[in-house]
Amino acid sequence: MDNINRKIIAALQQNARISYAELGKLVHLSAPAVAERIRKLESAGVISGYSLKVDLDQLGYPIVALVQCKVFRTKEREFKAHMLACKSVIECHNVTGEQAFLVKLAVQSMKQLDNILESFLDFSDTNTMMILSTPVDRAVPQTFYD
Amino acid sequence: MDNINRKIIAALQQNARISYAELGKLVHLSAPAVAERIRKLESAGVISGYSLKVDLDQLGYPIVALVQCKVFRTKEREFKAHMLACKSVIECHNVTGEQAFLVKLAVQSMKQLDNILESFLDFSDTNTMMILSTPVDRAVPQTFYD
DNA sequence: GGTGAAACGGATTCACT
DNA sequence: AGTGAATCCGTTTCACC
Repeated sequence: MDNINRKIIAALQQNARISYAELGKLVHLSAPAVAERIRKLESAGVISGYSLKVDLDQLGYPIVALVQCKVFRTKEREFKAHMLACKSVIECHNVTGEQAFLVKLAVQSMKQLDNILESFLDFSDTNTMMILSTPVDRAVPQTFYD
Repeated sequence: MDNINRKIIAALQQNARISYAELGKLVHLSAPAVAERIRKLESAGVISGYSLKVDLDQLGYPIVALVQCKVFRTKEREFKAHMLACKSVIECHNVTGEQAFLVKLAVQSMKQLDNILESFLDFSDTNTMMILSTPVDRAVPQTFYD
């Protein structure tokens, strides 16, 4: 992981569809050299994929909520399965604290949110926060670019 | 936003570097038609960019923490500025609740985390949770693919 | 809003270093 | 590990529907 790879990753993070030729200009390397470095980063799992930044609001999901779930001692396995099955769940993190998970939900309406939270009650106590705005959203810490 | 656009977005979300030719095969449209649809989605802001999925662990950031911050009434503006300036902050959400923010940090060591949390104390009370694992991480709700 | 053909430019392969 | 040249393939443009 030298500085060239870091620059490549930083550039791809800003625009994952940039061409190898452009990347080559940025790091003063030929297009095949850049392609080879990226291939290696991919097979090492450092780069795990290429994704889209979308506007959930415009896609019809105006409501994003964060739900703290205190999962019942005996229900952790079932809870995880429910998270994977629940289509509105966009993130689920197992965090320190008593049987705690933090779940990010994107929904079309409050009614839908209500139904989903009700379904969570079979496995956990919940505490819901609505996301009002997101002042910072980066894939990678900025220290990385140094 | 018809079903074809939804399929295009779903495919790009899985692999943002897929070619227009490949996308065309998926949705039974020609490459120029796909390119035109994507151009419109971009200029409408539905697609806001193309990003990378990276392994923070392999990049030297083995620790990811979620910090609940109860920001002091008079310090909200300063707090937001600090979030933007703090290079380890990868997400910061303003959430409902009393002056509450939820901040995701990626750091190289506990010492670094300690320093950062200390810097937060000028603006807020903090409550830190360490992320142990992330069973679900999607960019878009799955309901979208129907 | 879509198609197909042509022109263009980037990706990939390869021989060489 | 990287380069430069050739080939290959995808993108882009455009006339047409």
